Amino acid sequence: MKKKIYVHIADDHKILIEGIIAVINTDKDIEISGYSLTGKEVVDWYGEKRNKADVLILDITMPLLDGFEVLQHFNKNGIKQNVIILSSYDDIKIVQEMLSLGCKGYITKNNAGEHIIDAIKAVAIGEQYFSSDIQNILLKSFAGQQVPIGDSPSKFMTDTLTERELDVLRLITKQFNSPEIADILSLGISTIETHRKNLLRKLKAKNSVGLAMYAVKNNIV
Amino acid sequence: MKKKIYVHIADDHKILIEGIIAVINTDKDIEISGYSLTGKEVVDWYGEKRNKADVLILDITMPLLDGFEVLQHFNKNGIKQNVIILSSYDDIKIVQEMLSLGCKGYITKNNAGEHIIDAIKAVAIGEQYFSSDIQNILLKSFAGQQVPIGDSPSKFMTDTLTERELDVLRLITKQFNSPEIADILSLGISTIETHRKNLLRKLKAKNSVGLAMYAVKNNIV
DNA sequence: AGAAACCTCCCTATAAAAGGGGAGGAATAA
DNA sequence: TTATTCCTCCCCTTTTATAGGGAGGTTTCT
Repeated sequence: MKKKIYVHIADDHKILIEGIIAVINTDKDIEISGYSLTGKEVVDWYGEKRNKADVLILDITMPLLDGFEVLQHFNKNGIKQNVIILSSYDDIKIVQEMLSLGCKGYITKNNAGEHIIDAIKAVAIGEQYFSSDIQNILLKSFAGQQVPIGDSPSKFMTDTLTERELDVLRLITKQFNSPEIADILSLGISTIETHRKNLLRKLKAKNSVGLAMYAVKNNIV
Repeated sequence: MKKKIYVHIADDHKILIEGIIAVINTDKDIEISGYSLTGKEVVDWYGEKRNKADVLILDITMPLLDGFEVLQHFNKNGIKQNVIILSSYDDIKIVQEMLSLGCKGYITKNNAGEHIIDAIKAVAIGEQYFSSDIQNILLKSFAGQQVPIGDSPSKFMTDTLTERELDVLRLITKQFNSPEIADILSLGISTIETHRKNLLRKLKAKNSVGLAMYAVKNNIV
């Protein structure tokens, strides 16, 4: 009889954890040893000596402590743990950051179901595992190519947009004005206006319509 | 024997769909009639005459078309469907926007597991349903001003655009402002402003960005 | 320690858009 | 003829967006 693989799951959406458990239960070699809804719970769980898992499935976006900080805590405290990042993000910068923090696998939520069993089994024996879309992104980055957002790279943009700028841009295309965006993101109106100015400059647009057209053409929305 | 409730699920994270299915399968009155991973799939699915569902569970953040646009498409094409929004967003503006677009329920991913069965059963018979956290947000907003619950104005376009309005719309998407458009078309600025007002009214847009987005989606540009 | 990038917020000011109304003329259809 | 639609232009007010500047804060990397 093969040794069972014990897995801990960390994600702030319990329904997603339930989904993962449902998928994992179809495989008799894998068992759930626990789950966490925040990064702090993860850290606390690993603080208990008796708690042990072969693989940690870790979301990036979580309250209290996020995935970055959990990995940093592991590194700082010498906790060795095979970690699979399960995230919505497929940005090359994020993936590289997580890899440099020591994660062994990275799969996106888009096709988690097809990959999660294989990923767990690979990472449990110390191998690396990436879902197909992450593999593509990594290969492109190795070739020195720019990784496009969506499928059509922009020709004019020299500067890349920051996360906050993308947040604002997406809300602009939803026809929200600056006070409304400020409200949604819980920021000052001045801040949104600053982001707008920077977007206009970076994208060489004349007005908000230009920003919206850029977003559409580059599949940001 | 009670009539079964058929549910369609739309979310870009398949693992989350699997989680919802796992929860729903615990209830014998509810059946899954299909699922979609993008907004475009949702629209296509409802385009098929033989496809029918009593309730649509709809995520907001999705590729190709998002939840906003799916509801807009339903309204524009006269598709009547009881929709439950399942989102991470708990912002009052977002909730109100979705309600005005005609959704019947709104639950957050934080506590979807506890609410989803009840939400489906309520919405299937035409009632409204909000998860506890959304209820709190809505109640707070009542203290300030009225929330448009219950009225879901069908926003499909009845008027068609005139030639002149199309001229102006095309120039708007090229980032020209009203004085410039007036110059190009050799008209008075007031005239362009009138056309703009009529465009906003006809297309039910909030601002010029809405006009541009409409133009893009309908291949006017 | 310094540089660089990013996020946050403030000031002043003008330009433009939005929202409401009305109105005359031309073409067209009932 | 009358009614309708469209195009044109004007009045008004209020709200938003744009444009330039600065400035304090964090984080990260060197």
